[in-house]
Amino acid sequence: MIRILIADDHSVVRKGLRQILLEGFPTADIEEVPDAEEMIRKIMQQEFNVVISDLSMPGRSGLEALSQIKQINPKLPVLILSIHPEEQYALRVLKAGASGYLSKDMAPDELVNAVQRVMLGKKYITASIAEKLASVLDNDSGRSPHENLSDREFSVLKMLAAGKSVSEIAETLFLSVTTVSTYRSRILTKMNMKNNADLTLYSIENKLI
Amino acid sequence: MIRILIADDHSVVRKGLRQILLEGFPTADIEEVPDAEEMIRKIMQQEFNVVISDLSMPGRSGLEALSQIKQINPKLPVLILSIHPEEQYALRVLKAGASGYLSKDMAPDELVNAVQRVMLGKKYITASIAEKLASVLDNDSGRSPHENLSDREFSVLKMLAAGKSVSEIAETLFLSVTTVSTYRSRILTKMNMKNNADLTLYSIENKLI
DNA sequence: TAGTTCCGTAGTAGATATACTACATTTTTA
DNA sequence: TAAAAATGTAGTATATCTACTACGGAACTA
Repeated sequence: MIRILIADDHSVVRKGLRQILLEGFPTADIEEVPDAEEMIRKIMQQEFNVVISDLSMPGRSGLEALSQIKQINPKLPVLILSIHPEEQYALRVLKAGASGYLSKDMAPDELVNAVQRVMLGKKYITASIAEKLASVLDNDSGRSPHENLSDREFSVLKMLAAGKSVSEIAETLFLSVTTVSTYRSRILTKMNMKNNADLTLYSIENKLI
Repeated sequence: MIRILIADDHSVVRKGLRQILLEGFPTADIEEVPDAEEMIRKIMQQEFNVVISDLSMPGRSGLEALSQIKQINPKLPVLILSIHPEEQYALRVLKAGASGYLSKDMAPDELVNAVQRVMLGKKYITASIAEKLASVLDNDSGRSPHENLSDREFSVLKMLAAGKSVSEIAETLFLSVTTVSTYRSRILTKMNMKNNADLTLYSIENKLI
């Protein structure tokens, strides 16, 4: 019997995913959790065939949670869902060990398809991501500034751009204020910018927020 | 019989909403559309008791679509859904004629509740939004937020939005840092915003910079 | 494999920003 | 026109942020 774990902080989304999955896998046993903590706990308690997780959840980010899952059970396939247009995150997510990346506006069939594929141990990659992958492989140059950021830096970038203060971010991520401040200054250096407003503008233009 | 129209570009979300609504209204006739165009078309074709619409859809924004709906059928209650927890949008949305504003991470019951309320012709407003509303109502409503600013405040707004720091502005205008800081806090209060990123976003949207 | 750069993390001291409060002038409103 | 609200301005005390420095481990690189 197929066991699927859904992690998403929006109950509407969980319901929707469950519905779609049940149509594709009528006998599946589907469990839901609202955040990364719970997701990790569940995974340690039970065996699943596949995990479908949102990228942006309260507390730990989906990315962090992902690498934690990979530590606990490297074989467990994880499909990452996101509201963001694929290109921005896909590479990062795949590099972190996800088996696939889907945007929330995919067709229902596509999800069922992806789940089937990743349960076979394969990766599920859409055409557009494949393209991006290829282009990254042969030229490192044409990359946008934010792609040079580390995962930590990237998540801090988004929060700063969204108007979170350094100390709010520190609290969210359970880090020292100075650590976050260090990330900030590395981000500014790497992206060659001067202040948070620049980050906000950049993030809007590049659809990161 | 209750007829409900769901508009959201994410099929997952549509499915989830449908599921939740069916649990609350087992006999309801529920239709789905993926964008604003379709939503308008449907509404012109058929009678609905309530519309549940996402705020950010491709093409026309939910806000524009909302006022169009209000032209076609002013009595039709519209519930706006959004991923933004910020009440920033809520006011704008209610002012544009929506009957309620819900974040996508609400509890399922809350949605059913909201639908019931708005079908009775009432508004559905959460406590936190009600608070914002109250504070805004005695303010000059109708005008866009920045029009309530004094000249000094307005020029400070633009500089803040452009990423100038409080002390840079003080230097430019030959004022004390605290003076500028006071302007800033008055701006934030008047515009009902929380931080400089909000100001930047607002200024871009309203073409102030 | 040794060396170098990157990443995640944080402390200390100094720089900046903010919340409150205040007050004299306009400006608005009843 | 008297009373109330808004405006321009700033100080004090506190909160927050940043620059610089540091260090162990990871990831490249020669």
